[in-house]
Amino acid sequence: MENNPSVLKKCHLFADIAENDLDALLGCLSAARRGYEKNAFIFQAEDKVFSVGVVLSGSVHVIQDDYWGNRSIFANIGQAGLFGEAFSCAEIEKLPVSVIAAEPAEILFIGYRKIITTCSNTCAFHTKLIKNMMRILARQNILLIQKMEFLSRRTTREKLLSYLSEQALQSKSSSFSIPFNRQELADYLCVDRSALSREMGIMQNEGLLRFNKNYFELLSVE
Amino acid sequence: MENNPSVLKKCHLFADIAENDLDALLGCLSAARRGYEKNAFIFQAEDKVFSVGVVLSGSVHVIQDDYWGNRSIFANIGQAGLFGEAFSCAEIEKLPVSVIAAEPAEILFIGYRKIITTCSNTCAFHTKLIKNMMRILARQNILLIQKMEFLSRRTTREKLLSYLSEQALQSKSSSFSIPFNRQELADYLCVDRSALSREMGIMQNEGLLRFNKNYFELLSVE
DNA sequence: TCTTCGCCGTTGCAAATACAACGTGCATTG
DNA sequence: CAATGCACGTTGTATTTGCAACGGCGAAGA
Repeated sequence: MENNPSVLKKCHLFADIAENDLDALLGCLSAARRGYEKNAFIFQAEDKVFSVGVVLSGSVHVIQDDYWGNRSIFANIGQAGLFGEAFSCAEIEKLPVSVIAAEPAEILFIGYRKIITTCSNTCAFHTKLIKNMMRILARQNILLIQKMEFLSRRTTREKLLSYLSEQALQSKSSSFSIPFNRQELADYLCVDRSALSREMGIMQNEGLLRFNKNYFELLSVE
Repeated sequence: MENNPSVLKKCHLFADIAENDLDALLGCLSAARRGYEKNAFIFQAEDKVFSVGVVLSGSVHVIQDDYWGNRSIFANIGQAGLFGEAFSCAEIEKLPVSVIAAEPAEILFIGYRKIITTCSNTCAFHTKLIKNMMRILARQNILLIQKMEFLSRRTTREKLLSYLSEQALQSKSSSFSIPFNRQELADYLCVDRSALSREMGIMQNEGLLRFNKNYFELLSVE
């Protein structure tokens, strides 16, 4: 695992804050860190949340399990990513989702009130933190809308293609890896795993794409 | 149409701001109002947006049309509601969605920069505006997650039931009206209209619900 | 080496869905 | 009153999907 400062520097919550100011700031925020093993629950649905989490190492999934055990994966959050910010900022009573460690992970928890309450007139950082938080919330909003674009498609093929196209755009390459195994990808796209597997096989036969495990390559059709 | 102040008072962007301060503030924000007829585009996908819109009267839909003409309705926004805030705050280059008037509507546009830039040390309102904006973005986030709960269901019946349950909760009654006609509801739930109609008929026969136009009544099963 | 376990592809089948087409009722308009 | 347009329900059909079950394969552990 990398040490804290270099990870936190990449976290958008601390954008435009000098690295040597971070230590003082973190003290002021009274942050706490904790490790989780794979599949451990970091937040549980129905919990009350008063803090946001920063992923120091590993990655987490924001999920929702329904009564029948069907799991939906809302988001995958990697190193330096933030989670729980919307629920903290909206001061919601009950968390509608859970957060689990997708792999062994270390999380830094920061009390939400500490972030948005200007501790004193001298601490100029909080103004910065609040603006950063606002931008994070806005971008999170847009990510959710992006995901809705995938879910709004009618067929598994269209869902998969819109997701993969987006991944290709983000990695600026027609070949890329995704942070999901097959079952997780199905849960993310809200389709059945075997139906997804079947469709992927057909698409590969048609020459639309190639894949191996979580590595994908989009092919141009002539 | 109601006059401005009484509508703006209900707008969360101006929460905790005294009504008689609103006039001065609006001048400072250099807001502009404009009317739209039904189905008129207020924002077009691919546009650049520098302002947020407040619905003074009527209502709007945030939509996305794909290449084949399939429309998805992301959100319905009624009086005193806000739209475009996420795209403005994230300073996105191109709008991924469009906004259209669901019925004749009057919109108040406010430049985003005017909102988040503290104009001078004496203007205390901007601090308030920024905190309000943060809460709005967070709540918007949660609304999007809520909608994803509908879309993540596998069948039309489950999508519809989860949506109607939510509406019943919000109206605190088992009977309520929704802001969509049949085609719009299908576009909102991302399913085919005729398939939705068929399923609704079956559910009514089974005694799960009753409906007439956009009025619904959820029935308890014994 | 053998066993176990998780991941993934495959397949059969019943159920659900999209799509296209049509009819009806109702409001608006000429 | 006739004509038009729109919203909505209905239906037939091909396609897609979820579900359950099975087998192969490779990694990890005994």
